[in-house]
Amino acid sequence: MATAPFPPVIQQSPSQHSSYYNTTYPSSLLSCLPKCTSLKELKQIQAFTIKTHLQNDLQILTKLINSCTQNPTTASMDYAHQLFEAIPQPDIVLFNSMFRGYSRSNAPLKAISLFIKALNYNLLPDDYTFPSLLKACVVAKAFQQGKQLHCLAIKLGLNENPYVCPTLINMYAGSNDVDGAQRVFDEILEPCVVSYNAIITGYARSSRPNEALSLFRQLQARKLKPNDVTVLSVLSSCALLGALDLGKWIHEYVKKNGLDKYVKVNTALIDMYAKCGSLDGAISVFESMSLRDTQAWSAMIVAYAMHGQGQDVMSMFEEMARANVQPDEITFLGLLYACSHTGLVDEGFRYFYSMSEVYGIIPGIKHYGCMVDLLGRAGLLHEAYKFIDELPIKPTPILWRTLLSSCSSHGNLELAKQVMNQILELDDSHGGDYVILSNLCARAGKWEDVDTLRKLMIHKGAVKIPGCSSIEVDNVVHEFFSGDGVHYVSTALHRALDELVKELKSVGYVPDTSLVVHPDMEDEEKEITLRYHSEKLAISFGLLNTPPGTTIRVVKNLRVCGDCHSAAKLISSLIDREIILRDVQRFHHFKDGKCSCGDYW
DNA sequence: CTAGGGTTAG
Repeated sequence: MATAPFPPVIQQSPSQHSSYYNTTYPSSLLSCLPKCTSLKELKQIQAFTIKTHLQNDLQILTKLINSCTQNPTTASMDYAHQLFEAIPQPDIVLFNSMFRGYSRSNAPLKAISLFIKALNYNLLPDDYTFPSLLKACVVAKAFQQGKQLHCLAIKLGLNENPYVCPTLINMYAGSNDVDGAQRVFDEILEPCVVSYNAIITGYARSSRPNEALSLFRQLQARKLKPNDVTVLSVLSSCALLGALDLGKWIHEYVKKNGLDKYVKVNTALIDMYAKCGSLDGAISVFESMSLRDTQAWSAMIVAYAMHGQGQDVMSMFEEMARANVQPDEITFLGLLYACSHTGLVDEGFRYFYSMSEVYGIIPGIKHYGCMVDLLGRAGLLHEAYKFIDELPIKPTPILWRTLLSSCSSHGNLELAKQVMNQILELDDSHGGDYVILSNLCARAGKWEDVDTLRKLMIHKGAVKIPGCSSIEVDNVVHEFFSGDGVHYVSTALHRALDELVKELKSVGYVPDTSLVVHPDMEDEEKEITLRYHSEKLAISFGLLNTPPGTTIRVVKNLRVCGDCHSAAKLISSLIDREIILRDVQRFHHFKDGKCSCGDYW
């Protein structure tokens, strides 16, 4: 009887097994506790301990608290706190359990303040203490405390502990200090997969995919086995870089090692294929999945949206509803994004309103951003201005920036100036804004304004992000910057590019020098500036280094420039190569002299 | 009582 498992409380009503409580020994109570999940059950058990005078049994109380902190809610943590407070001299194990609960229930500050109490009790933190607390520091953005914990871990000789070390790395990475994370990582003699995962994830999330991938190669060289988490971060790095070949290799690895049973891995694969320009790859992963959660559907919806397939986005959304999967805020971002990129204003507003009214999802700043883009793209510039002006939350400079680029594409200089004033009040350090407005002024021939803006930009110390395009050849990602002369093949590459431009001109290409805003530059100089744009460098690098007939895939960090866009169209027909260019906001598939965006972007 | 995670407007 004493060893009999406690009955499964969940299925029975309390009255049925209250007699059982009375005949049970504490040991079976102990073994049943971890299986009890609901607060109601736990309270029943506590009531039982009072009846049997076991309410002060430390072992039982510890188990009770552990049950509360396993999958904690605010209520179960309050209850755990009550139990905890009644214990006269809690040990570090009990504190650890509380830390776990608080950090898992999104109450990081409570974890941190409880830790101070533990220190006041003269308790020494152990290897179980640090992971929960470091996580709490990340959530609470308490980086000072995080660093103090790091020092403490060093003092206690726990900084290289296999459980502590990854969380230390993660704490720095989560504080936007990947270099700090790298320093922790460098100090480990024999990093395990988990430590590699932490640092790779840190780089991937800080948009430093190259470093992430080189650590991934290091991991492989050390004969460590990548797991599902490794694969997630590596795939997101591939997606950032547009490294399709590596992504495909990872996909093979995933299949070979049975990692495709993880829904998250498949979702990351969908995203990777979509962002590397292979919508077909994304679709085939999606269709291979036996189980699809909200995130998987969202990733597929966003994939269609990115590739400008608005109709597929809508039908996917309907199919998702038929499959009884609830949409989330990201699903709606995909929907709104698709509407704005396909010019479906009414449809967009319908989804926007249904979000909160039907699905109870409160629109966030990114949803508002889509709506501004939706109106702006459609040329409803004043409506967009009014929309931002009447928002229930304070607009970010990004929202105004969205409208600024709509003003630019619709050539509305007057409104652009007003929008620029709004931006400058919030953030005057963004070089791109000055460039957009100054280009608009230049097109209107207002050279004094161009000059004033340039001076203002220099005065504010605003810098424009340099254009950068990358292309993957033989598993190596090559990056090119506008006017790049430092790449190791630059001379051969420049000669090839000069040759290419000559050929293009023979079939009617006229460099659009009006895009180079510089009153003092000669036309010839402008043409050279235009010729060495990063996207042209990357495309001609691809032409030189990949077999004839294969698709060229280029990724650019900014919007594609108009001249490069028309050049790419001509190249696709002249050399009979498909070019897929991913710019900062969408895909351009160049084929037979045409682009999938229909020249509207 | 231990860690690491994918999808997010412009």
